[in-house]
Amino acid sequence: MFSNSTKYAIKAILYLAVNSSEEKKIVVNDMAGPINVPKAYIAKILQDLSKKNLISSTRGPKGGFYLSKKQFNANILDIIKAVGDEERASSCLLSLEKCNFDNPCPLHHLVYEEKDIINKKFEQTSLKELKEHLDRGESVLPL
Amino acid sequence: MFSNSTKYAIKAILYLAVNSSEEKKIVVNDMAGPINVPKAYIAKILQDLSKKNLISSTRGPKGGFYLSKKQFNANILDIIKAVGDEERASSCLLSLEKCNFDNPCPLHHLVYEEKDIINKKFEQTSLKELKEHLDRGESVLPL
DNA sequence: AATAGAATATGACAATAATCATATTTAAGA
DNA sequence: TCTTAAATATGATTATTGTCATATTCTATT
Repeated sequence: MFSNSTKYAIKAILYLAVNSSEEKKIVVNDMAGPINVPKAYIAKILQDLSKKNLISSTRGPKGGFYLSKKQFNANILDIIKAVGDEERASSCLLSLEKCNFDNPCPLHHLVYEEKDIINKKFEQTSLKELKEHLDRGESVLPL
Repeated sequence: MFSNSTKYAIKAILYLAVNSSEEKKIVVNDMAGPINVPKAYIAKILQDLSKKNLISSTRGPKGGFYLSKKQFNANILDIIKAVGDEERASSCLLSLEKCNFDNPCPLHHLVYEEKDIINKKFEQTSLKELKEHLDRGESVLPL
């Protein structure tokens, strides 16, 4: 469903949500293993996410990546958008420009409700909530 | 959601479902335009679908592609499988091997119901039905 | 200040997916 | 049986995505 980059970005941010804070920064080397993503690749993705303000970072000794309070309020769709994978989740299954409710392609009615629900959930679910689910044992690591 | 190849395969088969029969075969050149897929590419995909028996073909003058009666009973999932894009629709959003109901990844509960419904619909919806929807004006071309 | 540990910027390389091109085989019809 | 119209087989090329490597910049600590 998503590109690897998107999956990796979500994993990385989830990892930070669970393990980091302004006082406990996480260094690339300590995250690549746990989330099962090649180190050099996740490094690049983290830099991108940082530039787009979905995560925070500081350089130098004691530096690393973390989420600020504000950044815990981001939702899944924000991440998807940041890495440019939005269309994949939202577009018509056949990528037809003109497909919509009044002009439905042959697959439209099969999926539009469910697709809609999923996308709303992406938009409505914050990192904070996902972390709470994890804390309550409603979902589970590792990634 | 799907790869281009998958989308093209679905489009091509839908086109045949609507326009072809054993008596009215369709030639690559007459299909590429209407479904908006590069000619050489759709030719390759059609060959693949033919080899996998999702569509029929005969060579030579008066030849072309068409669907047999039997082939109208194929469903969307059959097509997705034939082009090897099955995992994309069915796997965990984060592609975690071990994600399941008892061991849900952080995104699992957000989507599993809807994903399930969509996949069941893929499996339960035959080309015949899609054609009927089109005939009744419940969905619409072009592709 | 000097050192060292971290992200950042940049770009090279590899793998996969998408696209294009063409020679070969088959079958219909003259 | 010759010609022609079609699919088939094969492989080359291009574009995109994924991966790796490294020199540079920043900052905390000594």
